[in-house]
Amino acid sequence: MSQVTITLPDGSSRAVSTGTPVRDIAAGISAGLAKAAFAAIVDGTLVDLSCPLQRDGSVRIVTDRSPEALPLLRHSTAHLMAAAVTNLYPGAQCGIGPATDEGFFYDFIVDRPFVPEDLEAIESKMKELAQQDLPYERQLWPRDEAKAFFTKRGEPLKVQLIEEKTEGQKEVSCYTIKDKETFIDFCVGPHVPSTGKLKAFKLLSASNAYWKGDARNAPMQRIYGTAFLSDKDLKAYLTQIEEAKKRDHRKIGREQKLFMFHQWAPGAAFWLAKGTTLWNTLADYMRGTLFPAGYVEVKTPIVFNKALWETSGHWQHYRQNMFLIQESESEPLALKAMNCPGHFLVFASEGRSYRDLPIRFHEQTPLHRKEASGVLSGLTRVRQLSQDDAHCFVMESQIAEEVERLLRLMQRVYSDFGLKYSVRLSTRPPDFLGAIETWNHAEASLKQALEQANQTYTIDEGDGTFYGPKIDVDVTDAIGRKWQCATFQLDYQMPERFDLKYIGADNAEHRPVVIHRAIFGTFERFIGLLIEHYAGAWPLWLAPVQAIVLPISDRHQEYAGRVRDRLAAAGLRVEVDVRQEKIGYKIREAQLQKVPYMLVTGDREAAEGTVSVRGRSAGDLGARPVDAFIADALDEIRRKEPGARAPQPEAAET
RNA sequence: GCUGGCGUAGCUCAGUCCGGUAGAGCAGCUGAUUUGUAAUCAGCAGGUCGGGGGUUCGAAUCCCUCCGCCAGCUCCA
Repeated sequence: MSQVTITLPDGSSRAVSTGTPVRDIAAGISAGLAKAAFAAIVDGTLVDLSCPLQRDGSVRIVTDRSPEALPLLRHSTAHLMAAAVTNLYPGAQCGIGPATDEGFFYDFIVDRPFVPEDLEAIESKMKELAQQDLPYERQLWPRDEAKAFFTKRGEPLKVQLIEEKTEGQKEVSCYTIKDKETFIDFCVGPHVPSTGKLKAFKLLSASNAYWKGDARNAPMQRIYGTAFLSDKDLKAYLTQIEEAKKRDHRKIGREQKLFMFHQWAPGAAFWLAKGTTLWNTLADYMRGTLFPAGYVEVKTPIVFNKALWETSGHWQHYRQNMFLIQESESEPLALKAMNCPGHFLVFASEGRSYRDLPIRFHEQTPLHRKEASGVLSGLTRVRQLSQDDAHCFVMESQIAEEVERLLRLMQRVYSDFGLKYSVRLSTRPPDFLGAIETWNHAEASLKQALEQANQTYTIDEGDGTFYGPKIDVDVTDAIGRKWQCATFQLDYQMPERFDLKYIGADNAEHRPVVIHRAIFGTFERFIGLLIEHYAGAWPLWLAPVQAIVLPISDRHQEYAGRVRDRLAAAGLRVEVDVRQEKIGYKIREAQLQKVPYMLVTGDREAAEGTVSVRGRSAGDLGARPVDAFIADALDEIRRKEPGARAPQPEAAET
């Protein structure tokens, strides 16, 4: 009998007979490993434990501690769910059922949508199947036989998948879970050895989806669920979902009276007084950051003639996303969906010298995008939005340095908010415009800039825009969710379209390169992100109300008013709670509003010229002279605490 | 835009299945209380039941339609 030699991660090797399943390797190492084994990686490929070893190579056993385990487990859980569904709803057709970042889903064609009771029933069935510890058995079927089988079983979608995914193959792999009914699914695998490995899962929601995500195809019902390696992890995830609900910016926005929506202006926020204060704080912060970095602020029109959009190409490519104004006597007009064309006109409005470059136009005016009604969502997806937009006009030789400056700017901004982030470089797509050398140079410049700025990044091959490569930044908030915020895009096309030029040192005309860039992204989305990041407990420098004066009784109103005036004169955002309520009541309200400082003023304070300071999270801090409090507060604002520190979710504050 | 769910007082929600002219808590207002670190007591007021149309003697409730919100799909220069 022939033998193969396999190498283990510790460098040791052993010889086994050809065709030995990897399971036996695990068993040969230790009984514990065999028990903990989920799958194996043979020569870099993830395979089932049942996979027979055919040639010499490396073997690593995947256990619950391996990074590969979780997606594998979730994929297997999706199969388990499909088994439960076909068992409970005969005639249900299966689509696809992959693992996702947060769990898994599986799509089905069924007679009616799933309701919550269905999910409970399916979950119970899954638990039952898991308890029986049924093996996931891999079978290789002749391709034609598999097609015939699924055709006969009334699963045309599976037949279609086999045809598309296994063209030219003689055999296809299928997995079975054998209960009273046998569930068979076409799938490359691999899977956990048996359903007993699936111990911590939960179905979360059902919704509509389309076969292959295309609305022209058959409508399907998708069930989402999640699975983890332990109950503890599952519970932690469910707790996090609860926490996310508590932090929902729509809820906190209403509670703190930051913004509102009205059905007569869908997708456009009304900024209430406190929200406007917050907005202005952010807008001024950004101005204060950009001005020293060499930016100038401009304001360009909101409505433009169609001609502008034809020049920019938006009329051809983006018109369906723009609000058009059609008046009988004029050419069509359109509300701007981006600032760039306006900035190009400003750039072109005077002769530009190489000595002037880089030129950086910053603009915060509102933009309008006609988003489909179904995608609107709170502040995160709106029709009226404002960006911390800017366009940098540079010489090609300046790209790397300019992008490096941008990266450093971004690093500073996010650290001021205590936000972590990750950076992606998106490179040339298949349908690019322009010369390939230009692209190569641009991509090299971006990489150079990333390295110079000490910025780690990943590469999204082929995900750039058709007019240039870009850098996208995903911000991670205090509870680990990602939000796409900053974006830096190189653009060689628009300068052509708008015939932008500058006079170089050689006294000849040259084409500048444009960098489209934003750091917040949009104010709307960024504020939504910040609300959820801080859970409404604003650091002092951002808080719409930084301090509230709480007089103990009516006779302290006058003193409270004087305290308020002094704080306001120092530039602090301060209010007084003048209601005839007990101090405990006023404190409770202020706590719920998450006002950073509560200043209790009674007889003692009025007599001594002090305030008794209560911190939102620190509690009673004792009496302090008014001036001392002001000085401390201004210092805290200047240092942007606590946002400048590692974000500490104040979840304990309810 | 598509699929499903939802829309009742400022907010959170009950009432809708089985049609009989709207209910709670909080917020608000008034009065009493003058309060020392997370809810003082009492009273009052507040609603075109998302809009329009229909069925019916009678519609928050049943039907049609439009709008909005939520989840998901698709989209996101």
